[in-house]
Amino acid sequence: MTKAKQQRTLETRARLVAAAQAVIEDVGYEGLRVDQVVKGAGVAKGTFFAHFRDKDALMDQLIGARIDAHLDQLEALPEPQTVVEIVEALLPMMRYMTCERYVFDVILRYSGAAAVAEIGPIANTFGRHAQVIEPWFVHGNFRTDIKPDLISEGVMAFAIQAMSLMFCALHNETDLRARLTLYLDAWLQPRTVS
Amino acid sequence: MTKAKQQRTLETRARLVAAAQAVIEDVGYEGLRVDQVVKGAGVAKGTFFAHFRDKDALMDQLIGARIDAHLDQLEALPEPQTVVEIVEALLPMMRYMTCERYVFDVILRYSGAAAVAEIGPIANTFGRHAQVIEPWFVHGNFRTDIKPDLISEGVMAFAIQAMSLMFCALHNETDLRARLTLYLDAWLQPRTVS
DNA sequence: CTCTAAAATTGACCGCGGTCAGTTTATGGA
DNA sequence: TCCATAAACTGACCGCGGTCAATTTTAGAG
Repeated sequence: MTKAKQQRTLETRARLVAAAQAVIEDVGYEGLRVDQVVKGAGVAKGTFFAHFRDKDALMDQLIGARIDAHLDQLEALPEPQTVVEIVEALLPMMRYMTCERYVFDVILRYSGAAAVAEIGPIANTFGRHAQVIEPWFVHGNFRTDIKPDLISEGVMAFAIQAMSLMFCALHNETDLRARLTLYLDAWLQPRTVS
Repeated sequence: MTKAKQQRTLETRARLVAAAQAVIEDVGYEGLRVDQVVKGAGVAKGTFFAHFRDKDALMDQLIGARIDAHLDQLEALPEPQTVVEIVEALLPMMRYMTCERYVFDVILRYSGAAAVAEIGPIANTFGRHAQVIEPWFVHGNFRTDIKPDLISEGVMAFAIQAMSLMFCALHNETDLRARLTLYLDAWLQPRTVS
C-alpha cells in the first residue's frame, strides 16, 4: 500500500481522469477512445497505460466512483421498512448501472475480482453494497428464517437479474421497478416453514 | 426466415465451425483468433465475417450449442425432488459455463438479446432453461406461494450469482455446489406466509 | 550547484477484429 | 451451350487497444 508518488504523477492522473470524464460527457462510456483521452489530457498514449493497466481499469475507476456516490446516498437514507421502500431506494443506482449496455457489462465483469490483490473499485462497491443493505434486514419486517447477509446476497442477485432483463427484448414489457418488486416480494416476505 | 443458401455456403460455414472447434480444442475459447480459424478453414478473412456478424456471434453459436446439449441432459433426467437433487442436476451445465472466465462473460453478455430479431443461440438457451426447470416446481415439494415461472427465474438468478462468485477472490472459499445449495434452500423451501 | 539513479513520459510499432471495393463462382432462363 | 445476374469469396486496408526501448524529468545525496 505504499504510494510515495511524485506530484507530477498525481497531476497527470487527474488530467487523464478529467479528460476521460469530458469525453464521456459527450460521447458516452461506450464511445470513449483512449486516443481522445490522451489528446484531451495533453500526454502521450503510453502515459495512459502507465497510469491504468488498460482501458477497462479506467472504466472500473470512473464507474466505481459513481456507484460509491449512490451508496453514500443509500447510507444517508432512513432504513426502508417495506419492499416498496427498498425498491425505491435501490432504483436510482440501478438506473445508473443500466444507463448503457456497455456500463452494465463492465460492472458485471468487474464485480468479482480474480485475485485478492486485484480488487478494484467496482468489486469493492459490491462488498460495500452488501454491507450497506444488510442492516435493513436485521430489524425490518422481513423474513427472519435466514441470516441478514444471505438476504442481502439474494437481494443483489435479484437486482442483477432485473437489470439484465432490461436489455432483453423477450422481457422488456415489465419495467425495472415492477420486476424488482415482484422478486423481492417473493424473497423477503416474512414466512414460517410449514 | 427464408434460407435458400447454396451448397457451397453450407460447406464453408461448416468448415469455419469445425476449424473454430479445433482451435478452441488446443488454445481454449479465449485464445481463439479469427486468423487461425480462417487459416484452418482455408478461406479468406472476409469470408468469416460474411458468415458471422463478428467473432462473438461465432462464440454465441458454439457456446449456445454446448448449453443446449446440457439442457437435453436435464430434460432426460427424472424430475428432482429435493434441493440437493436440483443442485446436482444443474451442476454439470454450470461447470461448463464457468470453464473459462471469458466464456461466462460471453454468456452474460448474450443472455439477453437487445432486439427480438437478434435473439441468438445463448439467449434462446436461457428461455429454454426456464421452460425446462419450470415443471420441477409444479409438482415438487417446494414452495407453492408463488408461481412456478417465478420460482424458475429465481433459480436462474441464484445460479448466475453462484457462478459469478466463483471468479471472485473475496468469496471462493465456498465452492459452487455449497453456495447454490445455500441459496436454493432459502429460495425453495416450502413456507407459509406468517 | 552537480551528478546519478529512479520515476515518469514518449511515440513508433504491433496484434487483432472488422470493412469493402473488386473478383470469382454458381444459377437459371433463352 | 451461352449469357446475365446474384451470391460467395478475396485480401489489402483501417481503427483502436496495448507495448516497450529510448528519452526526459525529478529527487536528493555529496
